[in-house]
Amino acid sequence: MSETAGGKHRQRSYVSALQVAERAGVSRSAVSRTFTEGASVSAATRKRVIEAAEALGYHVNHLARGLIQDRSNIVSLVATDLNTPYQAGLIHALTSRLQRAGKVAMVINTSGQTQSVEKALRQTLEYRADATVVLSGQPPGSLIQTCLTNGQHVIMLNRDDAVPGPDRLMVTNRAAAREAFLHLQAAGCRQIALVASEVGTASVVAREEAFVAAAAEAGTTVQVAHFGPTTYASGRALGRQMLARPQRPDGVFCVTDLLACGFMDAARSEFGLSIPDDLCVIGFDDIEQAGWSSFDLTTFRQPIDQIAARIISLLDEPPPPGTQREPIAFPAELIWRRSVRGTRR
Amino acid sequence: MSETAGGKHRQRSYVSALQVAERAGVSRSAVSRTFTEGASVSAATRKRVIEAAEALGYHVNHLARGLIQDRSNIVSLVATDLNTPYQAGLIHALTSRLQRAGKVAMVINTSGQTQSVEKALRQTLEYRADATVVLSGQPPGSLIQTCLTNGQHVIMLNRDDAVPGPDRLMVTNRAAAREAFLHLQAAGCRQIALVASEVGTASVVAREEAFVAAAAEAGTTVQVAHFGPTTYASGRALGRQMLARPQRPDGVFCVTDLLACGFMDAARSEFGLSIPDDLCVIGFDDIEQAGWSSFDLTTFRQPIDQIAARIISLLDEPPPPGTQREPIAFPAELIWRRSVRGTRR
DNA sequence: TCCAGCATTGCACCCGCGTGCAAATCTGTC
DNA sequence: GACAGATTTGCACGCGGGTGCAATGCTGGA
Repeated sequence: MSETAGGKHRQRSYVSALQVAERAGVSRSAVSRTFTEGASVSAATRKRVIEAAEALGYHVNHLARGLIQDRSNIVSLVATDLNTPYQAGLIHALTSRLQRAGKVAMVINTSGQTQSVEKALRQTLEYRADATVVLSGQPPGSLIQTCLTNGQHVIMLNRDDAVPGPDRLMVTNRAAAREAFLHLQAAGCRQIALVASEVGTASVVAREEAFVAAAAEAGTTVQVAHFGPTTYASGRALGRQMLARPQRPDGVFCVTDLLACGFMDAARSEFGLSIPDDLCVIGFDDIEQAGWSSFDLTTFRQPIDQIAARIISLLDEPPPPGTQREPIAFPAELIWRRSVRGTRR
Repeated sequence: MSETAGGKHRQRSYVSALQVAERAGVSRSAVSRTFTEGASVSAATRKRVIEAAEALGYHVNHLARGLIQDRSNIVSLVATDLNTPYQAGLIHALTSRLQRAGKVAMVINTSGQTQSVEKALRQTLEYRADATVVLSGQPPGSLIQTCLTNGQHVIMLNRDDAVPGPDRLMVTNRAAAREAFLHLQAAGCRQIALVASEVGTASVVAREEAFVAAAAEAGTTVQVAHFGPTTYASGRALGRQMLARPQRPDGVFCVTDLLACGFMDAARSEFGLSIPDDLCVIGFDDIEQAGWSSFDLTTFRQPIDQIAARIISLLDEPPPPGTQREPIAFPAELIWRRSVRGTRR
């Protein structure tokens, strides 16, 4: 049992299938088959193998397994600003569902400088991830293309890059934005405004466009303001700036809850306004804080759990080689709270 | 160049080093050496290899590389409640630093049922992660032990399990908790209380113990309340319950900012109390929301960036085989805002 | 008892790549 | 031009494990 292979002290820490085979008195193939689903092993040898494996603390080496089979069971999650409530919620939902499905999540944070992003994205390829899920950020289209040509399953959430190939999921941004306008109007707001960041994410742009279009259809115009990244601080800065205008907004649609929270805080702490009496606010995402009583924000919910579930199920439906699948749409439900006057319709 | 291997359509999607070698007119070893740091290749062949590699879209297969070398460059991050601001902040800081260091993060979410957690933890071993970083959650000690005996570098944050071996980092919970008590006392609070969840995390327990001890040393006692998980909702429920007591607390230390936010919201929206006039609140963690003007919460900051940086640097300092290293302590700095009467000392 | 039919098993090869070793090439000096 | 030494290169092996193929063992029916 203890064979000192040579002079070099053999520090190899992990147990290999060969060692298990020797201990169980079977061939290495038998060990391999024991841990391969659907392989042919008798109950007797399987039992002996498993006992030996447990005694030795054996764990199949997925690196080696992934080398042979064409699947590594690694799914890479690409996102920016993981510390944001919305992104964090997505990562949470996805990681927990992924591991329930026996897969493993590799998280790529694209918040850093572009160079590091490319490097990270490349890791996805280097580790032969089965799929890449893009949740946010602006990974260069060329890299996405590389993922595709290497046979990866690419899934994109709420972004409509022109590259054909990826599966796409999106929430009904446009319909929601129209609805937001109508509600603000119905609440009697006279100076309606749109609050957005300077980041041109697909979904944010869609919300803005649809909101402005809805106003135009209603024969009105709305104030539009952009500032900085999509954060609480930006919302706050926008509030400070916009609420000081002569034509002070009394109804705003913030393209993100985080912006809305900042805007509300500016309204209350810097202008002493009361919500919804002096100012109605509608957000988007329904992050946890929107439900906190300090905000009680009426907002559109992104059905994170459903989205995550669908992404997981997509992983089992490899995309047909040549064709492009239609985007999958999820309705963004309006969660009616107290930041808008009046009651639900 | 185009040799159809046989009848089977060769759908293999990734480019291998062999293909690059053929195209560059060199041996496969040359390709390997080109992408291996410190290997001996002439500038000329390196150039030809790199050109061929780019033309073909070659990416080194890290699964295969990890098979040979004893490092996979994978670091697994184990955490619960990733959607929590504090955890999300940690994951954010760690993933971005990891990829800057050329490593890759595998995220294991231990929020699900124990069974799935064990499965996930096992993945860490199956993918031969170089290190496992435990940020939260209660992974079974036996699995941690398995990680250790297989030569993994285990790093634990803010938890003092009895298992020897892992590197440990922690913030100065006890000193902070004492400080919290003294500040509440200095602010003139007469009915001081401790608000905690029912989850017995090491750091939460330490904060509670030290707070109670500080009160005892001062010849007083404090009310102590526990409820549910460590969430906003629990804080809110505790607020609703405790503030209705005949001896209503006028100064509370919440072991977590999330609890504090919930408690504050209960105080204001359900009891009409004003903070800090009627009630002083101190939290812990300094999550982003603590700085929002709706809360303006005086709290202890966990130096997330420093912690993350230290964890990354630890990865390059493999632990000495037999010995146990001393825990690394980080001071939790008090961030003075407006939820406590008076000014900084 | 004999033999067809099926479940198991072991052998050998391969996945993609790093690396020791020896052969081949290059460099510089006399 | 010759030759010792330094690079560079290719060959071959092995990392750990899946799997086709043929050999083996087992079952059951005639």
